Amino acid sequence: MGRNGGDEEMKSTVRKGPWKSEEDEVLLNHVKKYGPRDWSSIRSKSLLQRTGKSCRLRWVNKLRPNLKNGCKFSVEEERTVIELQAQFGNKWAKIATHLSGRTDNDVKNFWSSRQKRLARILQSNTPYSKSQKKRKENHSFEAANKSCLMKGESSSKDSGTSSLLDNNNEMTKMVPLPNYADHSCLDLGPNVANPEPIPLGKNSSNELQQHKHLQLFSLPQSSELPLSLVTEELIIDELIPMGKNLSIKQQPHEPPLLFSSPQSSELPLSMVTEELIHRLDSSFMNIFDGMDTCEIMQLPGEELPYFRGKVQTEKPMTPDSNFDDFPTDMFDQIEHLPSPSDW
DNA sequence: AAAAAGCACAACCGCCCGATA
DNA sequence: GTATCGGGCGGTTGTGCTTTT
Repeated sequence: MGRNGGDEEMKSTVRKGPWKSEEDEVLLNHVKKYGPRDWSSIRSKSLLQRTGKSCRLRWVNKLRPNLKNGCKFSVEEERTVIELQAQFGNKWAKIATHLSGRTDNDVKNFWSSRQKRLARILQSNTPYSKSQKKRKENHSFEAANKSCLMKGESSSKDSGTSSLLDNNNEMTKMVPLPNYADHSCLDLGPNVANPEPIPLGKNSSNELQQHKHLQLFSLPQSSELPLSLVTEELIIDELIPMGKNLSIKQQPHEPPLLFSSPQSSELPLSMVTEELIHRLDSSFMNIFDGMDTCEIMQLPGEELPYFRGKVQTEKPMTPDSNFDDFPTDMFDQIEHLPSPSDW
């Protein structure tokens, strides 16, 4: 059967490893003459010491016309891959047909290297390397401010108008969307030409601090909860720096969360954010476990939209009670900020 | 400056599947 | 029905470059 693939070609010496330009030339000549077929005949005619399969791969991945060799994936291509992967799964060839000049191997390598990177970050105690930290300085600063609020340390600038509980004794979870206008947070690399202009939100502001509420997040084990890349990026960018250690449970009732339409005129969401919202998969939505409703809202003085969910609380909440179940060392990875008295 | 780590990429392998002779 | 082939896929390895330590 074809299962033994190129094994039948192991009878005599077979050359492996990197292709020489002479070999490429021979292969190209063969394709010019006979078209991209009859790969095994290349070897049977003693033109090359390569297996038919190897010839086909070389042609498909490197020699085919109009390939984008040595060119990093653009923002658009990344989006397409993420979107199509969510749609089709690991059908790399199918996905590659939607990306002109890209091969299934390109897509697969792109995907797997991103997965590895994400896995490394997720498994690491220190979420970012120094360079990554540098790239995310603004995020870290914002996260540190959040952590301050998480600990119940009210800022001196905090007028007290923001509370963990609203009038109905409901806890508010607010999940800030990453500032995708900062392309570095998507790690798109230096080769991104013509990034889309996206309205920028302020990374941090006094007003923002006033309205940052307690955040409770969980970081699922990637093995037990497959997340889309977009979701993982979201978690990595926004959740890890805050320090957390919860578990995620499936919402028992259907459909757990409803996002308000971002078309609403009072919500000037960026294009990327809108796309993001559409792509958020159910596993990410589970982060909002326990929320009865969820909506996208905009904070005063903040252009970035927030997810906002209402949580029914069974017992009276105090700021500290939100942390009772957290391990004591969960904030270790967060840089300490000067206490308000030092300001 | 050198070693280590991170990363992207090319190429291969084994297995599977469908088409075809 | 069977063998062969082309194609697809997941996994892996090797290599070279870049960045970090």
